Amino acid sequence: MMSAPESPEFQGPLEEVIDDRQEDLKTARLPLTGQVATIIRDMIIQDKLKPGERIRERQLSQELKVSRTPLREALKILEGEKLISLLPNRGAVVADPAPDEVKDLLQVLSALEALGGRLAAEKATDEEICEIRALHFEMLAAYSRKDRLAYFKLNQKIHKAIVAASRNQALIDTHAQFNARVYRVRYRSNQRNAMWHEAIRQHEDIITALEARDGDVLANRLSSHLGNTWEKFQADDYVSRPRTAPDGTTAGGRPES
Amino acid sequence: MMSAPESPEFQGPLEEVIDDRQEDLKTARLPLTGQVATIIRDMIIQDKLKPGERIRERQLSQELKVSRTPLREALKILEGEKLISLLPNRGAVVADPAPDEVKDLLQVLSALEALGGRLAAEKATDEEICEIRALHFEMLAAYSRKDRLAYFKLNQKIHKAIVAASRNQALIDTHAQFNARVYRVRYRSNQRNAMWHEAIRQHEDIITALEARDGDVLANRLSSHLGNTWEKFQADDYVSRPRTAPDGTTAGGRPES
DNA sequence: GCCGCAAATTTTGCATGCCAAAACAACCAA
DNA sequence: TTGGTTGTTTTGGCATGCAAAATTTGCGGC
Repeated sequence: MMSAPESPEFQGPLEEVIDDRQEDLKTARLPLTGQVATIIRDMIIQDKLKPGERIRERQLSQELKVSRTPLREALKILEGEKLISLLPNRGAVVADPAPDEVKDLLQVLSALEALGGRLAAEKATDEEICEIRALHFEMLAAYSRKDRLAYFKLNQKIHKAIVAASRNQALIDTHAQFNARVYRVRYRSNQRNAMWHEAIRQHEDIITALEARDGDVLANRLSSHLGNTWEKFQADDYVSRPRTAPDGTTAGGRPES
Repeated sequence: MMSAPESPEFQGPLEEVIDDRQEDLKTARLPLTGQVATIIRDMIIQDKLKPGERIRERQLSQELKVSRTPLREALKILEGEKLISLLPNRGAVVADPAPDEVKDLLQVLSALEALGGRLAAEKATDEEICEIRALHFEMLAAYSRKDRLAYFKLNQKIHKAIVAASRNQALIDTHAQFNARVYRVRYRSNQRNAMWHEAIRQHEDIITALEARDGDVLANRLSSHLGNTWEKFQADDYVSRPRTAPDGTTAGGRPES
C-alpha cells in the first residue's frame, strides 16, 4: 500500500559487483549462445532481471538483438545452472529461492568449501597461500575504510581462491555455481548487517589454519563461517522480505504452512 | 593389435541398469527437448554413445526423428550436466573423465553424501530408516545370490534414499548429477572386483549409524565407503584402460605429463 | 613415400518464417 | 459474481537457408 520503492538497497552498487565476474569469461571467441547466457547471467546478478520475473523470449531476443534460437539455448543453459526455472509452455522465470532453499544452498556450499579447504591445505602452493594472505590484508584495508563493496568482493575472492587451490575442477565449478545461486542474498546480507568484527576474526582464523596446512581445522572453520552467513541472512531477511512478485501474485513460492 | 572387442564387460547387463532411472522422470508431459535429453542421457549410460564419441547433430536428429532445434537444446542441457562437452564449432562429444577427474568427482560425491548422511540422521522419518534397512536386506539377498546387477542397483538405491532423507533438494539434485557422472565407472568397478565382503560390512555400519541417528559417524562412514570405491576403481581400471577412441586418436584426454 | 598447402566438403551456429498447442485475457451471458 | 466462450499472446517445435569454421580431400613438391 505504501508507495516506497521495493528493495531500495539494490539501486546502486550491485552493478559494480559484476566486474570481477567478467574475468571469468576468459573464453575469448565464445559462440553467441554462450555470450547470451553470460549476458543474462549478469542481468540476473545485477538485478536487471528481478527474481520471480518472467522472461519473454521474443521480447528479450529483440532487446539483445539476437534471434530466438540462441536465446532459447542460453535459457536451457541457465536452467541447468538453476539461475532460472523453465516451466513447460509457460516460459522462463528468474530463480527466486525461498529462505528454506537458501538455507539448503548454504549448507551444500558449506560442505563444498569444507572439502575445498581440506584439499587446499594439502595441495596449495606456498605462493597461493601467500596470495590468499595478501587478499586477506586487502580485505582488512577495505574493512578499515568501511568499504563494504570492496570488502565483499575480496571476501568472495578469498573463498574462491581457497577452493581453487584444491585443484579439483569439479569442486571448483560446483562451488562457483552454488555461489552464484546465493550471490544476491549474500550481497544483501553483507550490505546490511554483517557482524564485521566477527567475520574478520573468523577469516583470520581461516587463513591461519591454511598457513598451518591443517585441513581438518580449516574445513571446520570454513563450515562454521558459512553457517554464520545463514544466521545473518535469517536475522536480516527472513521476516522483512515480502515473497511476492510486483504484480501481487506469489512468485513461485510454496505455501507457508 | 588383438581383435578382441573393446570393453567386453559392457556388452550385456548395463542396458538393464537404466530402468531404475526411468522412475526419475515422473515429469509426465515433458517438452520434446527434455525427452530428447532423457533419451540421450540413457544412451550415454547404456553405452550406446561411447565416451569420447562425437555426436553429430544432423545424424542424431534423423535417428531420433526430431529436428535439430530441440536436439541442440537438449545438448545444451546435457552439457550443463557435464555428461557431454560442447566444443565450439566442433560439436559434442560424450564426456570421458580421466582417472584424475573421476577421483575429483568421487571426492565431491563423498562430501555430498557425508552432508546427506549428517542431515538424514537428523531429519529422516522412522519409516524412511526402516525402508533403507529393508533395502539393505534386499541387497544382502542379492549378495547371497551373487547377483551383481541387483546388488549394484540396490546399492545405488540405498545411497540415494539416504541423501533423499536429508530433505535438501539442492543436495539431492547435485548428488544425483555427480552420481550420473561416475555411474559407468562405478558400474564397471562393481562388475569386476568389488571386495564385496568389505562393502557389505561398511553398509551394515552405515545403516547402524543411521538408525542410531548419529550424524557425525554416519557422515564419516559414508565418506570412507566412497573412498574405497576410488581405491577399487584405481586398482582395477587405472592401468588397464586404454584412453583412446576407437579410431585411434586420443579422446579428449589432456597430456599426461 | 612423406610432408605441406590449397580446394572441396561437411558440420556447426545462427537467423528467419511458419505452425500447432497451450496459456492468458477479454468478453458476454446467466 | 460466476461461468464459459472466444480471441490474442506466447511458447514449443519444424524446416530451410546461409555464413563461418572445421574436416577431409587432393595435389604438387621434395
